[in-house]
Amino acid sequence: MMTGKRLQRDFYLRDVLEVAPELLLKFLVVTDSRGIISRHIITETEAYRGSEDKACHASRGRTDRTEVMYRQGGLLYVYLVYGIHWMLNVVTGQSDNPQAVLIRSVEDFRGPGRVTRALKIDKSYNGEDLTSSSRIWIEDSEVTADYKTSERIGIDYAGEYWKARPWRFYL
DNA sequence: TCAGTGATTAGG
DNA sequence: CTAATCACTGAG
Repeated sequence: MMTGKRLQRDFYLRDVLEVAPELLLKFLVVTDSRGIISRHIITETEAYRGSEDKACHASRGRTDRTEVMYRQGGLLYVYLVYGIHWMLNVVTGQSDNPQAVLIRSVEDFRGPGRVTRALKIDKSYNGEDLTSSSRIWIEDSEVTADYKTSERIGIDYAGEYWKARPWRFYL
């Protein structure tokens, strides 16, 4: 399998609308409890962009849950939705500009809840730093994705304008 | 189509 | 404290 180098801070410090499509075809890398490494090609992402974006959790202000989105890019934002599913997000941009990319699918697992269940990602990953963590990181693939866009999934509550943003990116 | 599930949040 | 919400999934 072709692999690349771990993405560094600069990659994540950019605007979420640049980072989200560029994560496609890159490798989400995790180590299990025995230290075995597995690599998963990212195939679907969504961008959540700042306090203006009514679909972004930060639109309702800074809370304990959203705190990590206000920190620098490269950290993980992990939260539970519908009482069952952990959502894996990559924080992007500079500090105090709350943005994140939801990892919706990888090659072997479609759907954000299935991804975290398969990779055993839970609350303990919230705040993890992708540039220094020994159990999760993202590697470059040196491939540029040919991708499509659509509206984001599951955000009917955000209103017509924000729902219409083509901020879902997929192969 | 629709129930399950529980952390998070706003509000009294 | 209470009650509503929710970036989803699986069963039917």
